[in-house]
Amino acid sequence: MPPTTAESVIDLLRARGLRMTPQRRAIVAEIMSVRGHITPVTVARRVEDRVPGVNPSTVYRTLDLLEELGVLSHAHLESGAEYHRRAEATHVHLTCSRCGADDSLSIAEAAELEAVVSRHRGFQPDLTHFAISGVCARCQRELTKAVSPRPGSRSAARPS
Amino acid sequence: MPPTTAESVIDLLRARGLRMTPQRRAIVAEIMSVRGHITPVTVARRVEDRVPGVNPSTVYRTLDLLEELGVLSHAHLESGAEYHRRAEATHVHLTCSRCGADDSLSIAEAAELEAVVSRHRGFQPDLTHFAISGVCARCQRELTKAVSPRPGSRSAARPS
DNA sequence: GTCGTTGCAAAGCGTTTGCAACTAT
DNA sequence: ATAGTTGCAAACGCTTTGCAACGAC
Repeated sequence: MPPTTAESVIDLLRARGLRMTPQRRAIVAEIMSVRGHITPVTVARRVEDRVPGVNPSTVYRTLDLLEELGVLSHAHLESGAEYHRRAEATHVHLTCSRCGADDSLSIAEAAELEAVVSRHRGFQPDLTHFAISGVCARCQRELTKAVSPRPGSRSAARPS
Repeated sequence: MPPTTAESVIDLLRARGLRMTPQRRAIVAEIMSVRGHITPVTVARRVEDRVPGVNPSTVYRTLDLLEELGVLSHAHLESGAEYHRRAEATHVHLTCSRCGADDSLSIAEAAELEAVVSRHRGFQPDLTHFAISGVCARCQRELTKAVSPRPGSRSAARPS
């Protein structure tokens, strides 16, 4: 059961004999207050606001540590690697390649997908690790509107 | 209907008024002969064997061009971005996060997944764009076998 | 001769690393 | 005092870019 609050993470770190520096406190506080996902660079920027002078390498090392301890996980979205609390790892990300909108599947929907995939030679998927790219309903409407269905016309969308 | 052979790609480029240099020929030949996916770096290395002196930047520019023309697509796998012929874009990649094995879903399985996802607010997924991470059947067996992971022993797999 | 294309070298970007100094315990 | 942590600066790997030279047409 992964910890869900900054306090419980600090307790966990202490229980492991690890040390609580101001930098680490700030990073833990920041990451545990995030809803959804965040990039290391953004964490670094925000932590810098709390405790000026925190080095990016410290942020990377702390994120790695927290991932090893099971507090965090990372996923690959269009924008690159992003971290999230593992307790919140039920998100299957849907990313619109046209407008960038970020939605997510419900747990039930995710379970349904998982069932389908695991039927394939017993592969046990972690659908939270990669996003699912695609085109959201709104963009589909706009695409069919803009592009008169002339045969031979090409999509104007810019995939990542 | 995306071109499927090096020759048809060359025809397409010519039809667009673009020029066929030896470098471009080599890159097209290489990428169109690839089954499945390949990284830009690998393309560059292999093309270098065919035509010594081809600059990596030329490879990147050509891959971009071919993607714009609809010949190629890229996907995000554990190892980063990889290119494949768009005509072959029916692969949904399954990547084992433990042993690195790379499998793929059949078209039927992919269609089933697509149906589930598109039920979510009409989101039209491109399941080929990101891999699906998880643990393959074999690794699952090995994991349950080695129920007593000795403290200090590290997993050999390097999850991204 | 045009203008698309290339090589080069440099810069960009996010991330990692070695190491000496620092500090929580 | 000890060992975990940090900042720094450098290196890293992949990718992008500006620009002058080149060459396909």
